[in-house]
Amino acid sequence: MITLKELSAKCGVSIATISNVINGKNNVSKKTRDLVMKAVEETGYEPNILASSLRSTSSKTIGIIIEDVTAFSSPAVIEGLMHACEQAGYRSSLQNLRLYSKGIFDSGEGFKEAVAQAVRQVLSIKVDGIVFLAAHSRPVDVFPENLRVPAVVAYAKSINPKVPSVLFNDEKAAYEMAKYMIQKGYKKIGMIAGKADSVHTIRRKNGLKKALAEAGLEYVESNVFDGLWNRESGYKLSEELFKNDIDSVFCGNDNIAAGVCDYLREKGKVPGKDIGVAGFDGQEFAAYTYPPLTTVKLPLFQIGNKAGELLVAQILGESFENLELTIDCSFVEGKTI
Amino acid sequence: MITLKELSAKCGVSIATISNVINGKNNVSKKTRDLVMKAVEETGYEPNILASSLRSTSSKTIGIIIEDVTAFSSPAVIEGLMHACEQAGYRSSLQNLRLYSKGIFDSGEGFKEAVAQAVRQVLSIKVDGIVFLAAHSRPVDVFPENLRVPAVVAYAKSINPKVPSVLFNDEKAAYEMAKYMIQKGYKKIGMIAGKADSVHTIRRKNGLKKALAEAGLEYVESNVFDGLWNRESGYKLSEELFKNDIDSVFCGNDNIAAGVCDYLREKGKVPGKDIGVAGFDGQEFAAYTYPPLTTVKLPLFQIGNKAGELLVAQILGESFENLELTIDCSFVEGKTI
DNA sequence: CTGAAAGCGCTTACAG
DNA sequence: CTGAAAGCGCTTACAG
Repeated sequence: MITLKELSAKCGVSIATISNVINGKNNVSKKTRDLVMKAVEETGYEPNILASSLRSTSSKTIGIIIEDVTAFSSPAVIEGLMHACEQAGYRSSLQNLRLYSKGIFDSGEGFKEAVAQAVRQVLSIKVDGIVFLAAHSRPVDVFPENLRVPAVVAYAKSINPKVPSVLFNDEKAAYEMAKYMIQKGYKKIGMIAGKADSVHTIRRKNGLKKALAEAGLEYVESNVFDGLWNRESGYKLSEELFKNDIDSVFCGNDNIAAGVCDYLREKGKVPGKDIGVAGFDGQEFAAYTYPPLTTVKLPLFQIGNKAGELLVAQILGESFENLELTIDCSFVEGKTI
Repeated sequence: MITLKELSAKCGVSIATISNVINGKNNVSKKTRDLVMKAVEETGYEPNILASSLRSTSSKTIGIIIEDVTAFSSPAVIEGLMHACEQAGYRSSLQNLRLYSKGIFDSGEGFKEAVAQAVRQVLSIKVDGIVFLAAHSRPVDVFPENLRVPAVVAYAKSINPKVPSVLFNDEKAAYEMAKYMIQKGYKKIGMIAGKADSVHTIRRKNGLKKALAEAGLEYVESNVFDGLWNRESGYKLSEELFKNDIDSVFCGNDNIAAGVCDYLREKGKVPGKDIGVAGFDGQEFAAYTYPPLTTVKLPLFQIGNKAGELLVAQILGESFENLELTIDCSFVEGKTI
């Protein structure tokens, strides 16, 4: 690996000047600049990022702390994040907490410790900013009060008011889905939600309520079930829900919707013909169920991209207070509504 | 951020000694060690990785170059990779090529350039080794001849004999799936494969051939179709394939299998009852099709894990020549066979 | 416009 | 067992 010193010897120019050329300073004569650039080309010189970061104030690197790469939402958000970083000339360094496999999900001591360590480690490579990518939405408190670089929380809500959050617009998407169901003629809409205390659940219920109210329909508490976010929960709660008089189910996510479809088929009913089923998330598998789910697709790439942009804006000097950006979901027309 | 110098002042011990304590050298008296450790605890001192990597020969970091995080296989492999790294005390730095979104997939100039740049960048942070994670299997030539750190290729075959590869055992999995089909009573097995020139296709065909031969059944060329790796291809080629007299389809992957199921249902046939359908890959959605696919699950986590172990072994001094490790897939019992 | 020198925060012989 | 000193490859005032 060639160094500035060697380049200096080759060109007969001081290393300070070479450094100036490489960093695009305009205090170098064109002649010298050309000479140096040619040598850089020829040798394939790559600056030692370690050394330059150690010395200068900026490493042109942003740290990305991910709760878990294997969460369905992570890859696309990372993609968006990296896209934004690249645009702005920042490289990125990923730190994967692997919270699922370590069983220290959510909060609690193990969580706090793991996050704090990741933050310290990321800081120790002098990143210019940090984005925390959550594996599921909730209020999170992941950065120390005295963090000395800008930060953003993606896919969850930051408790710290100085740290902006980027989320998707849960309530609006739910509202629009419910409106669509009503438009399609469904009048007795039940709901199988995820965990009762989740912000997702609360917001999606609100969306449903709003749409029902607007249509002059009643939101019937006894037709709304809280549960878990998985397929089994969708199946099991169907047994309860379908004791009631309903014509469709608004599901907390696609997994639950898949469970509801399982149940319906078992009873000889066709989702989308006999009973309407709406999913949420727009996961890949939603296109593979039979019939394919009508659902709502999370703007994952955009969340990452926006989070990256917000971080870069802060690095460049802007600051935000209590900023919670929400991005709209998109509608996925399947055959279950 | 506290430094060795400050720690030194606080303890009244030289920074050299403090460095020795922190790095676990045994040339320090217990008394001094305890004193320093206490101060480290109290201050929450974290070594500056940049500085220590710059100075020492090892950064205790391995570089992971990923073709695309959004490939279905990437997250789980990364997980395994990071697990192995962590076990061995290495941190990892990810570099996402984002080849899909850049449209420079596979090989060609754009590809070579992007890879070469990623390798240089990763080297410029002085990683102790590099693993290249492919988004699909094929022979790849991604490292320069004179690479000065160990490397491994995961999920593809390295052309460079010094660089080991970790793959899954395509042929064996195909053989076992075919054997299972035969055992279940299918005698006229057709195949809808992916791209004809893919190593996956070739190996999976070989597995099928072997199982058929063992059972005294004929491998009928005209019942085998090459195509693309997607659902549409599975659907379209079904129209051709089912003109022939067959009782089951061995599919090149789960997407193709889903397409075959689409076709069958459209014709009023039930996959797994009227016609057998076997998938390959064990993607998440395979459990959500109706009926769920009988398929073969790729050992993604293990591929990553093994690749990480092989890299660490090399960093520790071992070396390999022409090593191509293949890991067995696992069987997923669905309802389509 | 150019270069000599200090210094980022560490590690590593080396002398004592 | 301990510490003074050199140096990893850069950047940044500063003097000329």
